[in-house]
Amino acid sequence: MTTYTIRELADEFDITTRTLRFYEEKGLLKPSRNNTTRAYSSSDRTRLRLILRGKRLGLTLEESSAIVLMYEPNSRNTGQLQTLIAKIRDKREQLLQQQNDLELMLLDLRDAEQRCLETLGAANAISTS
Amino acid sequence: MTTYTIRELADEFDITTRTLRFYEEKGLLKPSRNNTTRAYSSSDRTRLRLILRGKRLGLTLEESSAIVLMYEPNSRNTGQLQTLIAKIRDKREQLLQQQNDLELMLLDLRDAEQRCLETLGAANAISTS
DNA sequence: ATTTACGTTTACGTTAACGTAAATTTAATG
DNA sequence: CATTAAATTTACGTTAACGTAAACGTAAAT
Repeated sequence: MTTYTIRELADEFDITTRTLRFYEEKGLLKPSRNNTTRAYSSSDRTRLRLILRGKRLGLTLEESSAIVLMYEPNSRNTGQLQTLIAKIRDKREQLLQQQNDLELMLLDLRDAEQRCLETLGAANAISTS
Repeated sequence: MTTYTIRELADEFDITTRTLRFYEEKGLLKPSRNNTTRAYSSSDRTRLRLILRGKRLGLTLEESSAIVLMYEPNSRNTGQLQTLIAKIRDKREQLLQQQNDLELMLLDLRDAEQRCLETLGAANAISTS
């Protein structure tokens, strides 16, 4: 079982060790210990990747945490699974909305760039006339 | 020129009046005044829409503000336009990265739901056997 | 042996994005 | 015109997500 030190993970994902300890404090990571020193498993590493991806999408840590738990439907009863499925679909709705927003913003930026280029072109036409 | 009261906008976009005043304080909106009462133009309304869209994508107000300014390349000199274009392309890169993250997360959620459904199916098979 | 480097805990500080409450003014309505 | 209802300013409060600093243990290198 390969494990990672706090520094290795911090360097790999370009975050601080404080952040890793903070995530642990919040229950998002549960590294084991060699004496007092933290040893992160590759499963911890995966969770961290998911959390950071969530962050890039603007999710709060709580939301990311919830999503990470969705990925692990380990031994739940039927009722819990039903509500879990509902949560998953709910979150997917939000993401689809976000996907839509994203495409709109990309289109807007495309337009904005286009207008800039045209303005530049006009300026050029004048200065070289 | 149709204008909007602070309450109309608050209700339409499901935010508080405090939020609208806050955005103004931050320079994101510049409603005119009837005496002391704010009157939002339709251009203010558009900016608000863009800001809230940015929020849904996880942008900070500063980032949204910057983007809104990108949409209005009014009377800049050539140098400013160049850097503006650079900013636009930069932001688009980030959004494309985000789009990628989003698709990955959607795929993961699809898998998660699938596993839930399978677990449910197995439970059903047992209980009805 | 001691400096250097990295780890730990504890705890207070910081920033963004508003919430909330108080005191006042303005606008609308019976 | 009086009274509600909504608007305004001022100012302190709140939460998330860490930053930063102090005070300490441990282990490797000089």
